Amino acid sequence: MFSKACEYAIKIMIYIAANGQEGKRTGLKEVTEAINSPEAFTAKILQQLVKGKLLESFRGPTGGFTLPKEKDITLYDIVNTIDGQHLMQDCVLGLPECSEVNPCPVHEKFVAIRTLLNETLITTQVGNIDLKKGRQFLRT
Amino acid sequence: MFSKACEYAIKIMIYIAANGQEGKRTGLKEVTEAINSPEAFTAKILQQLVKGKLLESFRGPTGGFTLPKEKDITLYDIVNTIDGQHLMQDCVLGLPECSEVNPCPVHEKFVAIRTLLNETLITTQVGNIDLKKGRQFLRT
DNA sequence: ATAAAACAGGATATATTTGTCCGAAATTAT
DNA sequence: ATAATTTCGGACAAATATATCCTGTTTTAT
Repeated sequence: MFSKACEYAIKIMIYIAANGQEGKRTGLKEVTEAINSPEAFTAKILQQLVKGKLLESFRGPTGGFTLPKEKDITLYDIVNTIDGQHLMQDCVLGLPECSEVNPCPVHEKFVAIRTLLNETLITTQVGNIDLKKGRQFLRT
Repeated sequence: MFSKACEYAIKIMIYIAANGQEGKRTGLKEVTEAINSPEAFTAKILQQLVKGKLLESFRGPTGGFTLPKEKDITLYDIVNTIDGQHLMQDCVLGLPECSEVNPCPVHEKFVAIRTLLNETLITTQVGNIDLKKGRQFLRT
């Protein structure tokens, strides 16, 4: 459904959001450990998230990443930043001319799924995801 | 959402189903033209569909592909044959241990989407997709 | 029989995604 | 100032997905 990079990105954002409730910075090493991801690749994704304004970064000792203050970041923002809007917008058969007024043969079948998917992504804020509840986890 | 190969596969199946209503065979060249796909790559996908029993093939002049008689093939069958069950079953964050009783932090958010997606794939039969209706198309 | 038409399948090539390496730049603590 | 720590960013490497090439096998029509 999502690319591997996007899966990592979602985990990264959830962890940093949960970890940095009081403005605490989270470093690359710590995230990598928390979500069990390849370090160098994770660094690249963090860069993309910073460039996309979904994270703020600080260099040097005591550096790390935090969520921007006063900004509600959703799963939609993350997917959009890493994978683009293909999943949300493109025809499931890859037909560029497919649209509501000019539908491909399966267009109608996927309208409801698309709607629900977009709703879910837009209404799910990373800041509201509680890692402490139940036995939830971000690594195997 | 689906791989490129799977997008082709769905188009292939829809076209052959619509084209071969009275047991008419459809050749590689014809499908390729109908869905605007690379011929050699399309041939590979056709082989996978035959191996997966979603198509029957006949060699030699007058050869080609047909749907198996008396068999209702769904989008689920096609996606399962080409892309496997990852989209239908795997955790959206790629966590192998995620399940209903041991959910990842976003598990609940995607339950409804998964359910609707599976329902849609299972209930959509390629034989019931009418290409003649409206202005539906399989190529740009 | 022979030629032509069509699918089968292995080997290869290209593109994209995923992942690694390493030095540079910035920041903090001493 | 210097050293240590951490992010930044370019180049490179590996894995996978996409696409191509070429030869073989089967079948039909003549």
